[in-house]
Amino acid sequence: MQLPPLIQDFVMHFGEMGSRWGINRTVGQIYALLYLKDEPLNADEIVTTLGFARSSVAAGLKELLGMNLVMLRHLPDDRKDYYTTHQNLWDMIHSLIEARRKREIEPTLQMLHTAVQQKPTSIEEQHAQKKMQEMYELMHMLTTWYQEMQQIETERLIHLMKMGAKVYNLYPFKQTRKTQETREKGQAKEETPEEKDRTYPHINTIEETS
Amino acid sequence: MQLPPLIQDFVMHFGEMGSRWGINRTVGQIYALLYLKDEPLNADEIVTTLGFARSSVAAGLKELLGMNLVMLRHLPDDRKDYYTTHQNLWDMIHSLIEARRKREIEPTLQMLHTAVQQKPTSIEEQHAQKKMQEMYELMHMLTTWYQEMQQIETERLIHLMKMGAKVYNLYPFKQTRKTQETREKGQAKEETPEEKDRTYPHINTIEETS
DNA sequence: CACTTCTTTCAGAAAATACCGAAAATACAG
DNA sequence: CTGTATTTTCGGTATTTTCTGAAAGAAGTG
Repeated sequence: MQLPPLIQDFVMHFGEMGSRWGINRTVGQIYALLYLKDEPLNADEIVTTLGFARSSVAAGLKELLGMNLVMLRHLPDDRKDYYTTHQNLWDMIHSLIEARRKREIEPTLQMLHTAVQQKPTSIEEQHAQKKMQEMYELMHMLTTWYQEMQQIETERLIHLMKMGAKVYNLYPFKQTRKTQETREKGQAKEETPEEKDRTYPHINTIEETS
Repeated sequence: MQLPPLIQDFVMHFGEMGSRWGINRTVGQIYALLYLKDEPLNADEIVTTLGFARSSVAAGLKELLGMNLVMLRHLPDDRKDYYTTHQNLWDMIHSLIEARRKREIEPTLQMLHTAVQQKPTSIEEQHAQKKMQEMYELMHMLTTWYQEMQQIETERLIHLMKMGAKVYNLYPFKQTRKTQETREKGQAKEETPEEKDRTYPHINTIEETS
Protein backbone atom coordinates (compact mmCIF):
# COMPACT_ATOMS: atom_id res chain seq x y z
CA MET A 1 0.00 0.00 0.00
CA GLN A 2 1.20 3.47 -0.79
CA LEU A 3 1.77 6.00 1.93
CA PRO A 4 2.14 9.73 1.39
CA PRO A 5 5.84 10.64 1.24
CA LEU A 6 5.90 12.50 4.54
CA ILE A 7 4.40 9.59 6.38
CA GLN A 8 6.56 7.15 4.50
CA ASP A 9 9.71 8.98 5.57
CA PHE A 10 8.65 9.10 9.18
CA VAL A 11 7.89 5.41 9.23
CA MET A 12 11.16 4.53 7.52
CA HIS A 13 13.11 6.67 9.92
CA PHE A 14 11.63 4.89 12.90
CA GLY A 15 12.57 1.64 11.25
CA GLU A 16 16.16 2.70 10.85
CA MET A 17 16.42 4.15 14.34
CA GLY A 18 14.94 0.99 15.77
CA SER A 19 18.27 -0.72 16.26
CA ARG A 20 19.59 2.25 18.17
CA TRP A 21 16.56 2.28 20.38
CA GLY A 22 16.78 -1.37 21.22
CA ILE A 23 13.85 -2.44 19.09
CA ASN A 24 13.97 -3.81 15.59
CA ARG A 25 13.01 -2.36 12.26
CA THR A 26 9.60 -4.01 12.19
CA VAL A 27 8.65 -2.80 15.62
CA GLY A 28 9.85 0.71 14.89
CA GLN A 29 7.85 1.00 11.71
CA ILE A 30 4.73 -0.43 13.25
CA TYR A 31 4.87 2.02 16.10
CA ALA A 32 5.48 4.93 13.76
CA LEU A 33 2.52 3.99 11.64
CA LEU A 34 0.20 3.60 14.59
CA TYR A 35 1.37 6.87 16.04
CA LEU A 36 0.52 8.85 12.96
CA LYS A 37 -2.88 7.27 12.50
CA ASP A 38 -5.44 8.22 15.06
CA GLU A 39 -7.79 5.40 14.25
CA PRO A 40 -6.79 1.96 15.48
CA LEU A 41 -5.45 -0.43 12.86
CA ASN A 42 -5.67 -4.21 12.75
CA ALA A 43 -2.84 -6.55 11.97
CA ASP A 44 -3.91 -7.07 8.38
CA GLU A 45 -3.92 -3.41 7.62
CA ILE A 46 -0.44 -3.14 9.01
CA VAL A 47 0.70 -6.09 6.94
CA THR A 48 -0.54 -4.62 3.70
CA THR A 49 0.69 -1.14 4.52
CA LEU A 50 4.20 -2.04 5.59
CA GLY A 51 4.68 -5.22 3.62
CA PHE A 52 5.98 -7.36 6.46
CA ALA A 53 5.09 -10.96 7.03
CA ARG A 54 2.05 -11.64 9.09
CA SER A 55 4.08 -13.23 11.80
CA SER A 56 6.50 -10.36 12.02
CA VAL A 57 3.65 -7.97 12.58
CA ALA A 58 2.20 -10.20 15.24
CA ALA A 59 5.53 -10.42 17.02
CA GLY A 60 6.07 -6.72 16.74
CA LEU A 61 2.68 -5.91 18.15
CA LYS A 62 3.24 -8.30 20.99
CA GLU A 63 6.46 -6.60 21.88
CA LEU A 64 4.89 -3.18 21.71
CA LEU A 65 2.07 -4.35 23.92
CA GLY A 66 4.62 -5.70 26.36
CA MET A 67 6.28 -2.31 26.49
CA ASN A 68 2.90 -0.68 26.90
CA LEU A 69 3.50 1.45 23.88
CA VAL A 70 0.41 0.31 22.04
CA MET A 71 -2.94 -0.77 23.30
CA LEU A 72 -5.55 -3.20 22.18
CA ARG A 73 -8.94 -1.99 21.01
CA HIS A 74 -12.02 -3.67 19.79
CA LEU A 75 -14.59 -2.26 17.46
CA PRO A 76 -18.24 -3.24 17.56
CA ASP A 77 -19.20 -6.05 15.19
CA ASP A 78 -15.61 -6.90 14.44
CA ARG A 79 -13.65 -9.70 15.99
CA LYS A 80 -10.29 -8.40 14.90
CA ASP A 81 -7.85 -6.96 17.34
CA TYR A 82 -7.20 -3.31 16.68
CA TYR A 83 -4.13 -1.50 17.89
CA THR A 84 -3.49 2.09 18.76
CA THR A 85 -0.89 4.20 20.52
CA HIS A 86 -1.27 6.46 23.51
CA GLN A 87 -3.00 9.66 22.59
CA ASN A 88 -0.87 11.41 25.12
CA LEU A 89 2.83 11.53 24.42
CA TRP A 90 3.70 11.72 28.09
CA ASP A 91 2.15 8.36 28.67
CA MET A 92 4.35 7.14 25.86
CA ILE A 93 7.43 8.57 27.52
CA HIS A 94 6.54 6.90 30.78
CA SER A 95 6.02 3.56 29.14
CA LEU A 96 9.27 3.93 27.26
CA ILE A 97 11.32 4.78 30.30
CA GLU A 98 9.71 2.07 32.32
CA ALA A 99 10.47 -0.50 29.64
CA ARG A 100 14.06 0.59 29.51
CA ARG A 101 14.37 0.57 33.26
CA LYS A 102 13.21 -3.00 33.40
CA ARG A 103 15.47 -4.02 30.59
CA GLU A 104 18.59 -1.99 31.10
CA ILE A 105 18.71 -0.99 34.74
CA GLU A 106 16.90 -3.53 36.84
CA PRO A 107 19.11 -6.54 36.08
CA THR A 108 22.25 -4.59 36.84
CA LEU A 109 20.83 -3.16 40.03
CA GLN A 110 19.98 -6.68 41.04
CA MET A 111 23.41 -7.99 40.23
CA LEU A 112 25.14 -5.17 42.06
CA HIS A 113 22.98 -5.71 45.07
CA THR A 114 23.98 -9.32 45.46
CA ALA A 115 27.60 -8.70 44.56
CA VAL A 116 27.97 -6.10 47.25
CA GLN A 117 26.68 -8.46 49.91
CA GLN A 118 29.22 -11.14 49.12
CA LYS A 119 32.11 -11.65 51.50
CA PRO A 120 35.23 -10.29 49.84
CA THR A 121 38.16 -12.70 49.81
CA SER A 122 40.88 -10.19 49.07
CA ILE A 123 41.77 -6.56 49.20
CA GLU A 124 41.17 -6.38 45.50
CA GLU A 125 37.64 -7.69 45.83
CA GLN A 126 37.00 -5.41 48.72
CA HIS A 127 37.94 -2.46 46.60
CA ALA A 128 35.80 -3.70 43.73
CA GLN A 129 32.87 -3.93 46.08
CA LYS A 130 33.33 -0.36 47.10
CA LYS A 131 33.06 0.73 43.52
CA MET A 132 30.06 -1.45 42.93
CA GLN A 133 28.42 0.01 45.98
CA GLU A 134 29.04 3.46 44.63
CA MET A 135 27.47 2.53 41.32
CA TYR A 136 24.55 0.88 43.03
CA GLU A 137 23.77 3.92 45.09
CA LEU A 138 23.85 6.24 42.14
CA MET A 139 21.60 4.05 40.05
CA HIS A 140 19.26 3.58 42.93
CA MET A 141 19.03 7.27 43.56
CA LEU A 142 18.29 8.01 39.93
CA THR A 143 15.53 5.46 39.64
CA THR A 144 14.00 6.53 42.91
CA TRP A 145 14.07 10.11 41.79
CA TYR A 146 12.39 9.23 38.54
CA GLN A 147 9.67 7.34 40.29
CA GLU A 148 9.00 10.36 42.47
CA MET A 149 8.85 12.63 39.49
CA GLN A 150 6.39 10.34 37.84
CA GLN A 151 3.88 11.18 40.53
CA ILE A 152 3.71 14.80 39.58
CA GLU A 153 0.88 15.83 37.34
CA THR A 154 1.94 16.31 33.79
CA GLU A 155 0.94 19.91 33.68
CA ARG A 156 3.04 20.83 36.66
CA LEU A 157 5.90 18.74 35.44
CA ILE A 158 6.01 20.63 32.19
CA HIS A 159 6.05 23.78 34.16
CA LEU A 160 8.95 22.65 36.26
CA MET A 161 10.86 21.54 33.23
CA LYS A 162 10.38 24.79 31.47
CA MET A 163 11.85 26.52 34.44
CA GLY A 164 14.91 24.44 33.95
CA ALA A 165 17.83 25.26 36.20
CA LYS A 166 15.90 28.04 37.84
CA VAL A 167 14.21 25.42 39.97
CA TYR A 168 17.25 25.06 42.05
CA ASN A 169 17.24 28.68 43.04
CA LEU A 170 14.00 28.00 44.82
CA TYR A 171 15.72 25.76 47.23
CA PRO A 172 17.77 27.56 49.84
CA PHE A 173 20.77 25.33 49.69
CA LYS A 174 23.12 25.37 52.61
CA GLN A 175 26.35 23.72 53.45
CA THR A 176 26.33 19.98 53.54
CA ARG A 177 26.85 19.93 57.26
CA LYS A 178 24.28 18.56 59.60
CA THR A 179 23.21 21.98 60.81
CA GLN A 180 21.06 22.60 57.82
CA GLU A 181 17.87 20.93 58.88
CA THR A 182 17.19 22.96 61.97
CA ARG A 183 15.78 26.08 60.50
CA GLU A 184 14.24 25.29 57.20
CA LYS A 185 10.85 26.57 56.29
CA GLY A 186 8.16 23.96 56.48
CA GLN A 187 10.57 21.53 57.94
CA ALA A 188 7.80 19.72 59.73
CA LYS A 189 7.35 16.49 57.81
CA GLU A 190 10.16 16.82 55.41
CA GLU A 191 12.78 14.73 57.05
CA THR A 192 13.27 11.23 55.87
CA PRO A 193 16.03 9.92 58.10
CA GLU A 194 16.51 6.75 56.18
CA GLU A 195 17.18 8.69 53.05
CA LYS A 196 19.70 10.92 54.69
CA ASP A 197 21.75 7.86 55.47
CA ARG A 198 22.49 7.33 51.88
CA THR A 199 25.32 9.70 51.26
CA TYR A 200 27.60 9.78 48.32
CA PRO A 201 31.00 10.51 49.73
CA HIS A 202 32.83 9.77 46.53
CA ILE A 203 30.56 11.78 44.36
CA ASN A 204 31.02 15.40 45.03
CA THR A 205 33.14 17.14 42.48
CA ILE A 206 32.66 18.18 38.94
CA GLU A 207 35.78 18.31 36.86
CA GLU A 208 34.57 19.26 33.46
CA THR A 209 31.32 19.23 31.63
CA SER A 210 31.27 18.96 27.89
CA MET B 1 44.42 -14.12 33.24
CA GLN B 2 42.34 -15.06 36.25
CA LEU B 3 40.14 -12.50 37.90
CA PRO B 4 38.66 -12.84 41.38
CA PRO B 5 35.11 -14.20 41.11
CA LEU B 6 33.39 -11.00 42.18
CA ILE B 7 35.20 -8.99 39.56
CA GLN B 8 34.75 -11.70 36.99
CA ASP B 9 30.98 -11.67 37.53
CA PHE B 10 30.76 -7.94 37.25
CA VAL B 11 32.75 -7.92 34.04
CA MET B 12 30.71 -10.72 32.53
CA HIS B 13 27.47 -9.02 33.48
CA PHE B 14 28.50 -5.89 31.67
CA GLY B 15 29.37 -8.02 28.69
CA GLU B 16 25.94 -9.57 28.66
CA MET B 17 24.12 -6.29 29.22
CA GLY B 18 26.10 -4.71 26.43
CA SER B 19 23.61 -5.61 23.75
CA ARG B 20 20.80 -4.03 25.73
CA TRP B 21 22.79 -0.89 26.24
CA GLY B 22 23.66 -0.50 22.59
CA ILE B 23 27.26 -1.52 22.92
CA ASN B 24 28.76 -4.93 22.32
CA ARG B 25 30.13 -7.55 24.63
CA THR B 26 33.72 -6.51 24.16
CA VAL B 27 33.04 -2.88 24.89
CA GLY B 28 30.96 -3.72 27.92
CA GLN B 29 33.59 -5.93 29.46
CA ILE B 30 36.39 -3.50 28.78
CA TYR B 31 34.50 -0.72 30.45
CA ALA B 32 33.65 -2.86 33.44
CA LEU B 33 37.24 -3.86 33.91
CA LEU B 34 38.53 -0.33 33.67
CA TYR B 35 35.88 0.88 36.05
CA LEU B 36 36.85 -1.53 38.76
CA LYS B 37 40.56 -0.90 38.45
CA ASP B 38 41.70 2.48 39.60
CA GLU B 39 45.05 2.32 37.87
CA PRO B 40 45.02 2.82 34.12
CA LEU B 41 45.49 -0.29 32.00
CA ASN B 42 47.07 -0.62 28.60
CA ALA B 43 45.64 -2.52 25.70
CA ASP B 44 47.85 -5.54 26.23
CA GLU B 45 46.82 -5.96 29.80
CA ILE B 46 43.21 -5.86 28.71
CA VAL B 47 43.89 -8.43 26.03
CA THR B 48 45.46 -10.90 28.43
CA THR B 49 42.86 -10.27 31.10
CA LEU B 50 39.77 -10.59 28.97
CA GLY B 51 41.11 -12.85 26.24
CA PHE B 52 39.85 -10.83 23.31
CA ALA B 53 41.78 -10.28 20.13
CA ARG B 54 44.06 -7.33 20.06
CA SER B 55 42.04 -5.65 17.37
CA SER B 56 38.77 -6.07 19.21
CA VAL B 57 40.22 -4.37 22.23
CA ALA B 58 41.53 -1.53 20.11
CA ALA B 59 38.14 -1.07 18.49
CA GLY B 60 36.39 -1.23 21.82
CA LEU B 61 38.66 1.35 23.36
CA LYS B 62 38.17 3.59 20.39
CA GLU B 63 34.43 3.41 20.80
CA LEU B 64 34.63 4.10 24.51
CA LEU B 65 36.88 7.06 23.83
CA GLY B 66 34.37 8.32 21.31
CA MET B 67 31.65 8.14 23.93
CA ASN B 68 33.91 9.85 26.42
CA LEU B 69 33.55 7.00 28.81
CA VAL B 70 37.26 6.28 29.05
CA MET B 71 40.22 8.56 28.82
CA LEU B 72 43.74 8.22 27.57
CA ARG B 73 46.63 8.43 29.97
CA HIS B 74 50.35 8.24 29.57
CA LEU B 75 52.82 7.05 32.13
CA PRO B 76 56.39 8.34 32.28
CA ASP B 77 58.96 6.23 30.45
CA ASP B 78 56.29 4.19 28.74
CA ARG B 79 55.10 4.69 25.24
CA LYS B 80 51.97 2.61 25.62
CA ASP B 81 48.56 4.18 25.75
CA TYR B 82 46.90 3.65 29.08
CA TYR B 83 43.19 3.87 29.58
CA THR B 84 41.05 4.74 32.54
CA THR B 85 37.46 5.66 33.37
CA HIS B 86 36.10 8.75 35.02
CA GLN B 87 36.82 8.74 38.70
CA ASN B 88 33.54 10.51 39.21
CA LEU B 89 30.41 8.58 38.31
CA TRP B 90 28.47 11.70 37.53
CA ASP B 91 30.84 12.50 34.75
CA MET B 92 30.19 9.04 33.47
CA ILE B 93 26.45 9.62 33.55
CA HIS B 94 26.84 12.84 31.63
CA SER B 95 28.98 11.20 28.98
CA LEU B 96 26.55 8.37 28.72
CA ILE B 97 23.51 10.55 28.30
CA GLU B 98 25.28 12.79 25.85
CA ALA B 99 26.33 9.79 23.77
CA ARG B 100 22.79 8.52 23.72
CA ARG B 101 21.39 11.89 22.86
CA LYS B 102 23.65 12.13 19.86
CA ARG B 103 22.85 8.65 18.79
CA GLU B 104 19.20 8.19 19.63
CA ILE B 105 17.64 11.62 19.80
CA GLU B 106 19.49 14.02 17.57
CA PRO B 107 18.83 12.27 14.25
CA THR B 108 15.13 12.03 14.96
CA LEU B 109 14.89 15.62 16.10
CA GLN B 110 16.58 16.58 12.87
CA MET B 111 14.26 14.49 10.78
CA LEU B 112 11.16 15.80 12.51
CA HIS B 113 12.34 19.34 12.06
CA THR B 114 12.61 19.05 8.32
CA ALA B 115 9.46 16.98 7.98
CA VAL B 116 7.38 19.55 9.76
CA GLN B 117 8.54 22.29 7.44
CA GLN B 118 7.49 20.45 4.31
CA LYS B 119 4.35 21.59 2.50
CA PRO B 120 1.64 19.03 3.14
CA THR B 121 -0.07 17.78 0.00
CA SER B 122 -3.15 16.31 1.65
CA ILE B 123 -5.25 16.41 4.75
CA GLU B 124 -3.63 13.19 5.82
CA GLU B 125 -0.17 14.65 5.62
CA GLN B 126 -1.30 17.74 7.38
CA HIS B 127 -2.52 15.68 10.24
CA ALA B 128 0.69 13.69 10.31
CA GLN B 129 2.64 16.90 10.52
CA LYS B 130 0.65 17.96 13.51
CA LYS B 131 1.61 14.81 15.32
CA MET B 132 5.22 15.16 14.32
CA GLN B 133 5.23 18.70 15.57
CA GLU B 134 3.88 17.50 18.87
CA MET B 135 6.62 14.91 19.12
CA TYR B 136 9.25 17.39 18.12
CA GLU B 137 8.24 19.83 20.78
CA LEU B 138 8.26 17.24 23.51
CA MET B 139 11.67 15.93 22.56
CA HIS B 140 13.02 19.41 22.26
CA MET B 141 11.73 20.36 25.66
CA LEU B 142 13.25 17.30 27.27
CA THR B 143 16.68 17.82 25.79
CA THR B 144 16.64 21.49 26.63
CA TRP B 145 15.66 20.69 30.17
CA TYR B 146 18.45 18.20 30.50
CA GLN B 147 20.98 20.69 29.24
CA GLU B 148 19.84 23.13 31.85
CA MET B 149 20.08 20.58 34.58
CA GLN B 150 23.59 19.77 33.51
CA GLN B 151 24.65 23.22 34.58
CA ILE B 152 23.79 22.64 38.19
CA GLU B 153 26.62 21.66 40.46
CA THR B 154 26.59 18.01 41.28
CA GLU B 155 26.25 18.50 44.97
CA ARG B 156 23.16 20.62 44.62
CA LEU B 157 21.75 18.32 42.02
CA ILE B 158 21.99 15.39 44.39
CA HIS B 159 20.22 17.45 46.95
CA LEU B 160 17.43 18.30 44.58
CA MET B 161 17.05 14.73 43.51
CA LYS B 162 16.85 13.49 47.03
CA MET B 163 14.03 15.89 47.62
CA GLY B 164 12.24 14.22 44.78
CA ALA B 165 8.71 15.36 44.21
CA LYS B 166 8.90 17.74 47.11
CA VAL B 167 10.67 20.16 44.83
CA TYR B 168 7.48 21.04 43.18
CA ASN B 169 5.86 22.09 46.41
CA LEU B 170 8.33 24.88 46.57
CA TYR B 171 7.01 26.36 43.44
CA PRO B 172 3.89 28.49 43.78
CA PHE B 173 2.17 26.88 40.89
CA LYS B 174 -1.27 28.50 40.82
CA GLN B 175 0.12 31.93 40.58
CA THR B 176 2.25 31.52 37.53
CA ARG B 177 -0.14 29.18 35.88
CA LYS B 178 -2.29 32.11 35.01
CA THR B 179 0.62 33.88 33.43
CA GLN B 180 1.47 30.82 31.49
CA GLU B 181 -2.01 30.44 30.13
CA THR B 182 -2.26 33.98 28.97
CA ARG B 183 1.02 33.69 27.23
CA GLU B 184 -0.17 30.69 25.28
CA LYS B 185 -2.37 31.16 22.29
CA GLY B 186 -5.05 28.59 21.49
CA GLN B 187 -5.86 26.55 24.52
CA ALA B 188 -6.97 23.14 23.41
CA LYS B 189 -5.78 21.89 20.07
CA GLU B 190 -8.28 19.09 19.81
CA GLU B 191 -11.43 18.18 21.57
CA THR B 192 -10.80 17.20 25.12
CA PRO B 193 -11.43 13.54 25.82
CA GLU B 194 -14.02 13.30 28.52
CA GLU B 195 -12.69 10.08 29.96
CA LYS B 196 -9.79 11.74 31.68
CA ASP B 197 -9.15 15.27 32.71
CA ARG B 198 -5.50 14.51 32.18
CA THR B 199 -4.90 16.61 29.13
CA TYR B 200 -1.79 17.53 27.33
CA PRO B 201 -1.86 21.23 27.81
CA HIS B 202 1.06 23.29 26.67
CA ILE B 203 4.05 21.92 25.05
CA ASN B 204 5.73 24.60 23.13
CA THR B 205 9.17 25.09 21.87
CA ILE B 206 11.40 26.71 24.38
CA GLU B 207 13.92 29.25 23.35
CA GLU B 208 17.26 28.95 24.97
CA THR B 209 17.46 31.43 27.77
CA SER B 210 21.00 30.86 28.90
C1' DC C 1 -19.33 -29.64 16.60
C1' DA C 2 -17.82 -27.99 12.11
C1' DC C 3 -16.85 -23.43 10.26
C1' DT C 4 -14.94 -19.07 10.09
C1' DT C 5 -11.89 -15.65 11.47
C1' DC C 6 -7.95 -14.24 13.48
C1' DT C 7 -3.47 -14.95 16.17
C1' DT C 8 0.66 -17.37 17.59
C1' DT C 9 4.44 -20.63 17.15
C1' DC C 10 8.53 -22.31 15.09
C1' DA C 11 12.36 -23.96 12.05
C1' DG C 12 15.24 -22.24 9.05
C1' DA C 13 16.75 -18.63 5.39
C1' DA C 14 18.69 -14.11 5.08
C1' DA C 15 20.87 -10.20 6.89
C1' DA C 16 23.49 -7.79 10.15
C1' DT C 17 26.99 -7.64 13.52
C1' DA C 18 30.94 -9.03 16.24
C1' DC C 19 35.30 -10.97 16.39
C1' DC C 20 39.72 -12.61 14.97
C1' DG C 21 44.58 -12.64 13.08
C1' DA C 22 47.73 -11.14 9.78
C1' DA C 23 49.63 -7.36 7.75
C1' DA C 24 50.23 -2.36 7.27
C1' DA C 25 50.93 1.98 9.32
C1' DT C 26 52.74 5.04 12.86
C1' DA C 27 55.81 6.78 16.25
C1' DC C 28 59.96 7.15 18.23
C1' DA C 29 64.89 6.07 19.82
C1' DG C 30 69.54 5.57 18.65
C1' DC D 1 68.07 5.51 8.25
C1' DT D 2 67.28 1.17 10.87
C1' DG D 3 65.10 -1.24 14.29
C1' DT D 4 61.59 -1.78 17.77
C1' DA D 5 57.37 -0.99 20.13
C1' DT D 6 52.70 -0.01 19.52
C1' DT D 7 48.38 0.92 17.22
C1' DT D 8 45.24 0.56 13.30
C1' DT D 9 43.25 -1.46 9.21
C1' DC D 10 41.02 -5.01 6.77
C1' DG D 11 39.24 -9.41 4.76
C1' DG D 12 37.20 -13.26 6.19
C1' DT D 13 34.67 -16.25 9.50
C1' DA D 14 31.64 -17.10 13.32
C1' DT D 15 27.75 -15.65 15.92
C1' DT D 16 23.55 -13.35 16.68
C1' DT D 17 19.43 -11.27 15.27
C1' DT D 18 15.69 -10.54 12.21
C1' DC D 19 12.25 -12.04 9.22
C1' DT D 20 9.50 -15.28 6.83
C1' DG D 21 5.93 -18.94 5.49
C1' DA D 22 3.58 -22.76 6.78
C1' DA D 23 1.21 -24.95 10.17
C1' DA D 24 -0.97 -25.14 14.61
C1' DG D 25 -3.81 -22.79 18.03
C1' DA D 26 -7.64 -20.13 19.91
C1' DA D 27 -11.96 -17.91 20.06
C1' DG D 28 -16.28 -17.04 18.74
C1' DT D 29 -20.80 -18.49 15.73
C1' DG D 30 -24.53 -20.91 14.00
